[in-house]
Amino acid sequence: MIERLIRNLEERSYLSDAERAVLYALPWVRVTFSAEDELARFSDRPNRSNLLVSGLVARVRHAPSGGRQILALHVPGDFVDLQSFLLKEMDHTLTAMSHGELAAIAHADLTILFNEHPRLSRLLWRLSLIDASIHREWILGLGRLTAPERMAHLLCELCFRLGKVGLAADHKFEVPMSQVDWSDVLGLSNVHVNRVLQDMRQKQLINLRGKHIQILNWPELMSLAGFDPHYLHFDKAEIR
Amino acid sequence: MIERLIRNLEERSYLSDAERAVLYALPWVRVTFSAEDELARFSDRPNRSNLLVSGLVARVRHAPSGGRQILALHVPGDFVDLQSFLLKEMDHTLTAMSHGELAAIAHADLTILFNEHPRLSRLLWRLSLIDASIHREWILGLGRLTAPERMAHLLCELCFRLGKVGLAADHKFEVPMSQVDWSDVLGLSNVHVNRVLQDMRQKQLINLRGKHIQILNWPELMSLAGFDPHYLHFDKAEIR
DNA sequence: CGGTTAGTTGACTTCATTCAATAGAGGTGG
DNA sequence: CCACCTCTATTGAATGAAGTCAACTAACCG
Repeated sequence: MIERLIRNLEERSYLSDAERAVLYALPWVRVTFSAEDELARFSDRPNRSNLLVSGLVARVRHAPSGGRQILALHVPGDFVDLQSFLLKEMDHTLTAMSHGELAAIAHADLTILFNEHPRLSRLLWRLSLIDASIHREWILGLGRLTAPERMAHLLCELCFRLGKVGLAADHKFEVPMSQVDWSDVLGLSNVHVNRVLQDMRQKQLINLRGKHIQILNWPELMSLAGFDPHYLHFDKAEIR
Repeated sequence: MIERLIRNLEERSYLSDAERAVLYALPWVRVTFSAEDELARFSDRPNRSNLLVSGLVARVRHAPSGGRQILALHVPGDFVDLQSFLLKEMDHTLTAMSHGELAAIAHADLTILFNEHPRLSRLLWRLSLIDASIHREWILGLGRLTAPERMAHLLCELCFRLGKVGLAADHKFEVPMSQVDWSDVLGLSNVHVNRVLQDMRQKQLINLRGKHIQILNWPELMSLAGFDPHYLHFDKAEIR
């Protein structure tokens, strides 16, 4: 189950045999969850962090007026709430969008790990910085892209991220989200998402029915989104 | 000049005398900058990171259609581009909104520091996680708040953050931004920002002329924004 | 096969943008 | 000190993107 994390780290940097062994040897605890489970709630103080092994997980907040906003989406291989190790108190809620599995590790064990293997701490720190980079990309999208551009951008991002963990092939993948969920990611109304999707279908850009997504015209979708995968930092970095 | 960082860290956790001494002893290099200087550009690969000592710095991106979006604002005490230590390649541009000073530290020195003082690496990691938490709050705002709510929220945030580093008193502070800049933070047009500001002035919520900002009705502004400072993580955390 | 959830459609509204013109504020050189 | 320039702020009118409301249809599920 830890292979997912190993792969994620090795997509973006290098691991020594020793480091790989150390990660395997950690006392991970396997946890399964169902769709709509809240894995951690606003103001909780978790004592362990979770690696997502399978399934889709979202970070969620609600505006005072009631609107729901998805702040981030996590795919398998992501260290979903590594942040609770250092931030202590949850500033949002972690909600499962599907059933799936986590590998949990106690914060106390992480402290030991990081003291003994500072380079590993840097590799995981780096993952959390990539999360922040994705946040910034979403800020740009919400602030300055139109609805169709935003939708296209999100689809490109998911195709890249899922592809990197072996969950997308031929621009085809599964995302267990309803149109209401999409609207909560994109900061739009569900009605408008419906219209945008219909337009994209009609233009033969995508084929989206239910959870199944097929991108039909990848170059056109990328160009509509103005997508540049740079911010996902899939380049292999020399981390010392 | 490093006092600002020390204070920032001690607002949010604890430092031992030894740790404080180690931070002071680092080979910081003082750098001054002017308004509109680009401190680091998209795709640069800086070899040092910068602590902001004075002035205001923004992270900026442009949409393909040309729109400018400010992704983050940094106040004195913030470790502005600690992220370049681990992400290597810039995924946005760092622009100075005013003249000011940086204290720069080479990435090589940070590696040594973090190997020798794992706890300090965690405290700085934590600062970068707080940056990410602010990103998430902005995502919520851009996605689900109206223009007046967003403006109110940003003013509350700046008042809190500047207050914590001694740059705001009596809900009065300075932010060297034009209305165009405000619009680029809030994902709005400059014209609309102007109208929102006039409305807030007329309602006696704020007094904003040029760089000088005075919040006249703090409770009302907080309530308009639905502001909860939780996400700024000013609580003192036990970090081991 | 009824009941529930998710997706679709149309009419209307609204918040915010765009465009364009005007007014003001600050800085600079003659 | 004033004329001039530029940048910033302000205003109005017209437009447009997206939201809201409400009804309806399709898909799913026990």
